[in-house]
Amino acid sequence: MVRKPCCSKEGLNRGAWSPREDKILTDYIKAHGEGKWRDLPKNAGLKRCGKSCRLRWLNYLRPDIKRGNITEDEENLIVKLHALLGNRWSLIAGRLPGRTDNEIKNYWNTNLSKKTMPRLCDDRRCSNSKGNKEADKLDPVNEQPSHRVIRTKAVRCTKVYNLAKDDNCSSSKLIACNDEIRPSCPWLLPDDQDIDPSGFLEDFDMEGFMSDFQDDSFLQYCIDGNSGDDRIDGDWNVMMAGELARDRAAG
DNA sequence: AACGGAAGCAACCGCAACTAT
DNA sequence: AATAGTTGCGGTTGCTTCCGT
Repeated sequence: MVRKPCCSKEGLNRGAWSPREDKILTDYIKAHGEGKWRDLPKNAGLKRCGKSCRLRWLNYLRPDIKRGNITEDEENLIVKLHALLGNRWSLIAGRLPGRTDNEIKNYWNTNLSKKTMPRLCDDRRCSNSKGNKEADKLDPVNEQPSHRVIRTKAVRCTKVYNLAKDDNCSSSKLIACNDEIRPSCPWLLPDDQDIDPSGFLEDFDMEGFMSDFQDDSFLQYCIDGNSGDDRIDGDWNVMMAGELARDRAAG
């Protein structure tokens, strides 16, 4: 199948957005809502690719975007989530209200990747961002095989249904992925049941989970998988069970 | 003050997943 | 089921600003 380019590049503006373009885009989305990105530039009178409009809106113009420096708490959460999820920026951003995946990705690449792995950085003489492209390609977490990074697969979950708690599940939610309703605690289902734990992270209390760790104990926990705290270990097992079930469902 | 290198960040690109027909 | 169109994600690029000399 030959893919059509998302738009003709001819006659379109590129590079930085002007305040006028921002206003046109913002006004249009306020009036018509998000979506239909391909048609948006034509309808709004913008000389931009639809993809570019989407990116500009999501990363910069959206009213719920939090501007300003990343706080220490946010930074700590990013570090922990990255240790857990790897470069799943959209998932990480989903746990940081008002922050975008692009912002977190940039922040990681410019600040945290060097902070968290200074030795690797020094070893490769990564004196600048342009000169260490090869070093950047190496995920410092993955380079250490002892770190248990969960490779999740992002799945769009469209609806969340609320139900009363039952005895077998500590959560009160059922998650519907692709219009199929399933409990948010699929790891409790029998082995012979066909399980698709899509949407697992949707319901997982990440901040609560993370707050159980003190200082750098999370990294140690990633290494040996044992915190000595039954409550934390239980949460970890829940995470892993979701991943295992996901793998099993994927065949 | 001028210059060059480093750093930060917005924007672009390609691909894969998802959805519609 | 196959194909075409749309959306979302992660990697990368390149422009702008900062900072040291």
